Amino acid sequence: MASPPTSPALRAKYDRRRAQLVLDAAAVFARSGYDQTSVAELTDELDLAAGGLYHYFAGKEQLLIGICDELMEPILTTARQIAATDDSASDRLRALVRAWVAHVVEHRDHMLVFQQERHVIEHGAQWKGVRESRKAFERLVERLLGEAIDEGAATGDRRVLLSALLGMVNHTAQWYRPGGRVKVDALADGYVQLVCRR
Amino acid sequence: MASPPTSPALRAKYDRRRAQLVLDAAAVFARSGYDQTSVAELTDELDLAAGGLYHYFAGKEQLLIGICDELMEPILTTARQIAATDDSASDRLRALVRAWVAHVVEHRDHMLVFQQERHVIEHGAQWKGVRESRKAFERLVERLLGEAIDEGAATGDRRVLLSALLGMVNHTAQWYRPGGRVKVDALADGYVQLVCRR
Amino acid sequence: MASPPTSPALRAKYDRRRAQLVLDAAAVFARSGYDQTSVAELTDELDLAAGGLYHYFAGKEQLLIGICDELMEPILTTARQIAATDDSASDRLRALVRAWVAHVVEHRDHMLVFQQERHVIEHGAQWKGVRESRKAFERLVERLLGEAIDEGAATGDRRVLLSALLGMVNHTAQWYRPGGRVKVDALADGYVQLVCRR
Amino acid sequence: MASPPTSPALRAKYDRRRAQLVLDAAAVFARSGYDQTSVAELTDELDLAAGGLYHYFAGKEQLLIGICDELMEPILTTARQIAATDDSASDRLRALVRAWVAHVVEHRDHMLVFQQERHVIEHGAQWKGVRESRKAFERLVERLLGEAIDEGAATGDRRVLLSALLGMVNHTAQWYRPGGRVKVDALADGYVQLVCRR
DNA sequence: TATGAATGAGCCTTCATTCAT
DNA sequence: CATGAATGAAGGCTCATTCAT
Repeated sequence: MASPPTSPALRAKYDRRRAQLVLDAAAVFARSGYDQTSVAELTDELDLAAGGLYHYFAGKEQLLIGICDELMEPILTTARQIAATDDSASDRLRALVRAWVAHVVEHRDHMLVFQQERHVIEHGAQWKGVRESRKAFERLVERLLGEAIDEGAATGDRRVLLSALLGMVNHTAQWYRPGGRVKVDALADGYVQLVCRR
Repeated sequence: MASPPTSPALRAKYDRRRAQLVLDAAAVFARSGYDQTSVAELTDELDLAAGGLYHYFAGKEQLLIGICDELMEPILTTARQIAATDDSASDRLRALVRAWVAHVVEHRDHMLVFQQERHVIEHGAQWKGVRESRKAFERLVERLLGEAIDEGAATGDRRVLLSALLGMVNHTAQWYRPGGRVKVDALADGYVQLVCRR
Repeated sequence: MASPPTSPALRAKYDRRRAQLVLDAAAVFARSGYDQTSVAELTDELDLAAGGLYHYFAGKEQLLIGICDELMEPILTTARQIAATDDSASDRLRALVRAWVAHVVEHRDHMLVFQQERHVIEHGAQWKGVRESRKAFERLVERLLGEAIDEGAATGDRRVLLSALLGMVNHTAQWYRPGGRVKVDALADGYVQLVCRR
Repeated sequence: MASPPTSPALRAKYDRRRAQLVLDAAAVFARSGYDQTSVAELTDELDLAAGGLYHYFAGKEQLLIGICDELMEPILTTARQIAATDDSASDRLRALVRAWVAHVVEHRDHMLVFQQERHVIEHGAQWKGVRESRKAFERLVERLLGEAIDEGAATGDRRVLLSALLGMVNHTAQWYRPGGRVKVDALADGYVQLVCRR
C-alpha cells in the first residue's frame, strides 16, 4: 500500500476518496456478499482497476475494517453522550434506541456486511478493536437496561432483556426499508415499549 | 459422489454415517467458520481423508444444505402441529416459542452456521428449498401473532412484533449456553411476555 | 491384482470372463471415451463393483492394453499368413486389405479406442509391445506395396502409397457401419483399386 | 478470466500474446498430449505462472478450442474460395488438396492435438462450432468429388472416395516432416492421382 | 470372488496481492 | 495516482487404486 499524500490539500482529497470507497464498497458487499465478491468484481463497480484499491487500503480486509469502524464508532459515541445525560433511564433508553435504530437503518449496508462476517470478526486477532467497540456498546445498553429495571420502568432479567433488544434492533437491517409504512422513530419506540412496559 | 448403496442394511449404515457427518460438520463450521474451513481441515476433524467426504456429499455446499435442512424441517413440522391445536393464540404462541427456543439451543451449531451463510442462502438458486422453509416458518409465526393481537393478548404492529420476535429468538444462538442460569423455558416465556403483555 | 485361479476349470471361466470384460470395456470406451470414463462409470456398465475390476486387471491401463492386443495380434497373424502365400503381390495385397478392413469393421470399438489413445500408446514405455505390433504390420504392408510396384501393379512412391492406404483403411472406423449400402469387401476392393490401378 | 483490455493499443498486444499462447500450447500438447499435460506443466513451458493462463483463456479447454479454430477456419475459407472458381472439378480438387495438405503440414501440431481429442470434440456440446466447420469442409470436398466423378475425372463411389481422401490427407500429420524427400505439392498431387486417375 | 468405503495424490481454477509501466 | 499483467498459494474436487469384510 502506498502512503497517503503528505500535502494537506492532497491529503484531504485522498481522505474523501477513501471514505467514498468504503461507502461504495459497503453497498457492493451488502448486495453481493463480502466473501463472494472478488477484488476484481469490487473494483469494477468502484470504477478502479484491480491494483488501484491498494493505494487506499492495504488489503481487502482493511476495507471491511473501514466499514465496521464507520458502523461502530459513531453510534458508540452517540450512545455515550445519551447515556451521560440526566434524563430518566427509560428516557435515555428510548433516546438511545431511536439513535441506534436510525443508525442501523442509515447504515444498513454496513450492518449487513458486519453480520455476514460476524464470525470472522469475533475470532480474528486483527479484529480486536471492532470487537471492543461492540462489547462497549452492549455493556452500555446493558447498564441502561439495569437502571431502567431499578427505576421500575422495565421488569425481567437484565441479560435476557439485553439480548432481546440487541436481537430485535440488529435484525432490523434484514428487512427494514426506509420510506415504508413504519417510520424509524415509531419502530424504535415500539422496540422500547416491548422492553419497558410492565 | 458415489451413489448410496442399494442393499437396505448398507443403506442404513450409509445414512447413519452421513447424518453423523452433517452433525459433526455443523460443530466444526460453527467453531471455525464455513468459509474459513477448507475441506481438508474439515475432513481432518471428521477422521476422513480429503476425498472421503465425497462418498456422502456431492460437494461442500451439500453439507451446508444438510445442516440447514436439519435445522429448518423439524421446527417447521413442530410449529405446524402447535399452530393446528385448539388452544388460545397466546397459548399456542408460547408453546411455539418454547419449542423454537429449545430447537435453537439444541441446534446452536446449525443456527450459527446458517447465520454465517445467510447471505449466500438468501441469494443462491440452489437454496430455494431452505429459503421456502424459512419463509413458511415466519409466515406461521406472523399468523399466530396476528391472532394474538386479535385476541387482545398482544398489542402493536404485527410486522414489528414478528421482526422483534424473530430477532430476539434467533439471536439467542449467539450467546446462550445450556446449563447456565437461565433455563430454556424461562427464556422462551420471557420472550413471549415481551411480545404479549400489554 | 489377485492372481488368476490355478485350477484349470476355474482358470477357463476366469479367462472367459476377462475376455468378455475387455470386449465390453471396448464398447464403453469407444462410446464414452477412455479418458472420459472413470473406473466407477465403467464398472457400472460392466455390472461389477469398482474394486471387482482389479481381480482381472492390474489397472485401467491393462484394459487398454488388452483392447489393443485384441486389435493388433489377430490381424498381424493373418497378415503374415497372407503375405507368405505364393499369390501375386496385388492378389496378396487385395487379400490383406480385405482382411484388414473386415478386422477394422469388426473391431470398430477397439479401433476407436486405439485411435483415442494413440498419443499415449506412441509415447509410453509400457506400450512398446503394442507399438512393435503396429510397426510390424505397417512394414508388412509396405513390403507388399513395394512388391506390387515392382510387379507393375501399382505406381508411385511406396512411402506415399503406404501412408495413403493406412490413412484410408484406419479412417474407416470413424464412419463405416456394417449393414449399410457399401459391403466390406467392396470397400476393401475400392481401396485397393485406388492404390493399384495405374 | 480477466476481460480483455478496452484500449486499442493494449488490446492489440493482448490479442497478439493470446494468439502466440495458442500456438505455443499447440506445440506442447502435440508433443506431450493434451490430457497428459497439466496446466502447471503447460504454463511452465509457456513461461507463465500457473494462474497467468487465465488472463487469456477461461479454461484449459478454451485453449483447445483456440487451437481447433486456428486449424479449421483458414482452410475452410480457402477451400470455399477454391471451390468457387471456374476451373474444372479435377483442377479445383487438385488445388484444394494442395492447400489442404500444405495446411495440415504447416499446422501439424494443431492437427495432432485435434486428432488426440477427436472423441471429445465429436461429443461435447461446447464443440458444436468446431464440429460444424469440420462437417462443412467435408461436405465441400464431397461435392467436389461428386463433380469430378460427373466430369469423368474420377470413378468409384463418392462416399468411399471422400473417406479415402479424408483418411489419407489427415493421416499425413502423423508422419510427414517438412524438409524431407517428398515435397508437399508432390504429396498432394500423389493423393489426387490416387483418387482421380481412372 | 465380490463389495464399496476409504485413500491421497493430483487436477483445474480462483483470487488477493504485487509491480513495472 | 492509476493501470492491468502477472504471481503463486490455496481451494474444492476427481479418480485410480486398495483393503477389510
